[in-house]
Amino acid sequence: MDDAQGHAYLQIGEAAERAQLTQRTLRYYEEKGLLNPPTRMDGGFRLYSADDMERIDRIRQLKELLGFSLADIKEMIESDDVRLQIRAEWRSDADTAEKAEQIRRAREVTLQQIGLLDQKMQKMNAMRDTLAERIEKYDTWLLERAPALEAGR
Amino acid sequence: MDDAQGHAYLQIGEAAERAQLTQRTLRYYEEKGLLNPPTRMDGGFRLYSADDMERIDRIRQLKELLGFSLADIKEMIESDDVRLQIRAEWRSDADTAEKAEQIRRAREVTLQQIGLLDQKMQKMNAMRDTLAERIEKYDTWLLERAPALEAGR
DNA sequence: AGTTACCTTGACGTGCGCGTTAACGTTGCT
DNA sequence: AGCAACGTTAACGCGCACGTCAAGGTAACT
Repeated sequence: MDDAQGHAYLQIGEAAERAQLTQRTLRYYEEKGLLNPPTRMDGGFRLYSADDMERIDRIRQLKELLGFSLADIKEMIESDDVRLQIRAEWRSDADTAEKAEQIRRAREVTLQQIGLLDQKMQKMNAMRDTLAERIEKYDTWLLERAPALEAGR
Repeated sequence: MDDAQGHAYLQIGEAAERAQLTQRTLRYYEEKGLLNPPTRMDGGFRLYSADDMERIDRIRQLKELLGFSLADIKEMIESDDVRLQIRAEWRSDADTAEKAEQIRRAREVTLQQIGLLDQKMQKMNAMRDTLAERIEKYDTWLLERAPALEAGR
C-alpha cells in the first residue's frame, strides 16, 4: 500500500506540483525553517510525508489568504508541531504536565488566528457592502440616464 | 470652512499620518499611477483632497485585506475614476452613451471584486472551521489528560 | 531677516520571496 | 553500461514596495 492512489511519500517534484508551488519554494521554506527537514532517501532525495504536505498547504493558506510574511507564518505554525507531537507521543506520556502547557499555548495561538480571521472577514464584509452599494448606484444611474440600453436585456 | 475639523486639503504629512502610510509611500503610489497627481500649492507642495484620501484608503484596503499587488490594484481602481467622473460631470452630459458604457465596465469590475471577496471569505470560513475543530481537540485532550489543571479555572 | 518645520526631487539601498543558472549526483530503465 | 529523468547544493539575480539619505526649496512665525 504505497502507490495505490497516494504514494505515502512524495519526491519534491510531485510534492511541488500537488501543492501548486515550485521546488525552489519548498526548499526555500525548508531553508527558512518553515518546514522541518523532510526525510531523505539514500541518495539524498527529499521525501515529503502526508504531514509535510498538510503543513505546506497551511503555509500556503496563511500566505495567500491572510497575506502573512513567512516570518509571521513561521511563528504561527509552530503550534502545529504540537499537534503532530500529540499524535506521535500519544501514549508515551513523558511529561503530561508540560505537554498540557504546550497544548495550552497552541490553543492560544489558534484562538488568536481565529480572531485575526474574524477581524479580517469583518473588514471584508464592510468592503463588500460598500461595493454592493456602488453597484446599486451604477444601476440607478443606468436606469435613470440610459434606460434605453437596458431595455435590450 | 477650511479648518473647523477637516482641512479640505491636506499636505502630504498629515495625509500620510491619517492614512497610516508614509510620505514615501504616497509619492510612490503617485509615481506608479495609482494616485492621480494631487493639486499643488504655489510652492509645489502636494495638496490631497477628500477624494484623494478616499482613494488612498481603498488602495490600502485592497492591499492589506486582499493582498493584491500595486499593479493589480491599479487596474482595479480605474473603475473608481468613473465614480468621480459621475460626480464631476453630473450634468455636463457630454456623451451619455459612452459614459453609460464606462459605468457598465465599472459595474463589471466591481462585481468581479465582490466575487473575489466572496471566494476569499469562503476559504477563510473553511479555515476558520478547521481551526475551531482544532480548538475542540485541544480542549478534549486537556479535559481527558489533564483535567486537574482545568479545575483551577 | 532668521529660524524652524515642512516640503521637493533624485538616487541609492534594502528585505522579502523566490527565479535561474551552473555543476554535479541519483534513480530507474533498457 | 548507458541514457533520460529527476534530484542536489551553491550562488547570483530580480522585481516589488518601499526606506533612507542628500541637497535644496517653501511656509509660517517671530
